[in-house]
Amino acid sequence: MTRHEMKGFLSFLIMWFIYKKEMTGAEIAIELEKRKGNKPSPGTIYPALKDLKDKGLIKDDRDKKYSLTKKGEEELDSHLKTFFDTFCDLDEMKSCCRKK
Amino acid sequence: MTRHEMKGFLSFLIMWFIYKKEMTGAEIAIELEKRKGNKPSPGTIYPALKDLKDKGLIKDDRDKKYSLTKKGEEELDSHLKTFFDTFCDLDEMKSCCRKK
DNA sequence: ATATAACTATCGGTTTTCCGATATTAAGGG
DNA sequence: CCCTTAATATCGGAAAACCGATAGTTATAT
Repeated sequence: MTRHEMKGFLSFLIMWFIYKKEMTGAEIAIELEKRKGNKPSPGTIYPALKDLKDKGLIKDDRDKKYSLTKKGEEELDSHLKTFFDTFCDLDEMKSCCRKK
Repeated sequence: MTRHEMKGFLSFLIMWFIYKKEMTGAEIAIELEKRKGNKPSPGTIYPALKDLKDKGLIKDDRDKKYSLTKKGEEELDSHLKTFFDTFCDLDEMKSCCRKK
C-alpha cells in the first residue's frame, strides 16, 4: 500500500507520544514505525529531540526518557487546537475513508 | 493565539476540499484561511494546484473549478488511510485538547 | 470600451524538514 | 575487562514545502 510522507508533523507527534508516556528516542522511533510504516533514521529522530529540548519543550532524565516540560504541555495544547481547527471535519473524513 | 505551521498537508487538504465540492483556487485559499487562520499566498496555492494537475490527480473545467480525477480519488483515499493510521488515537487527542 | 479590481499563473529563492553517514556512548555477554 | 550490539548524538546536505514579487488574465462596473 502506498504510504504518504505527510511531513511537518514529526515534532507534534513526538510531543504527543511523550505526553502520554515518557519515552526514549528508540521507543519513539518504534512508535513512529508502527503508525507510519517506516522507521525514521537516527538522523531524523535525535536532532528533532535536541531541537525540542533546546526550545525547553521537553526534558530527559538519567535513563534518557523524555517527558514534556510545563512549556511543552502548553505548546502541545496549542498545537492540538490548531490541528483540530485545520481538520475540523474529521468525522466526515473518517466515514469517507471507511466507505471505500 | 499561537498558530502552528504544520506544513506538509497542503495538497492533502486541497484534495479533501475539492473532493467534497469543486472549488476554484480562490475558494480553496479562503477555506484554508478559515481553518488555519492565515491565507496562503498565490505563490503557494497555484503551484500546488499545478502540481496536482500535472500528476493527473485533479482537473479543472472552463470556470477553473477544480475536481478530483479518478486517480485523485484513489490517491485521496490512500492519504486518508495513512492519515488515520498515523493519528490512530484522535479521540484521545481530542479529549485531551478539550480538558484544558 | 476602458478602467479597476480580482483571480490565476510562474519564477526564484528561502526556509523547513528530514535523512545518510559517521562518530560517540552505553549496555550486555562471555 | 573486552567484544559485540544497541542506542544516542552530530554534521552536512538534499529534498520538500512554501512564499514574495511579479506578470498575465479575466471579470465587473461605469
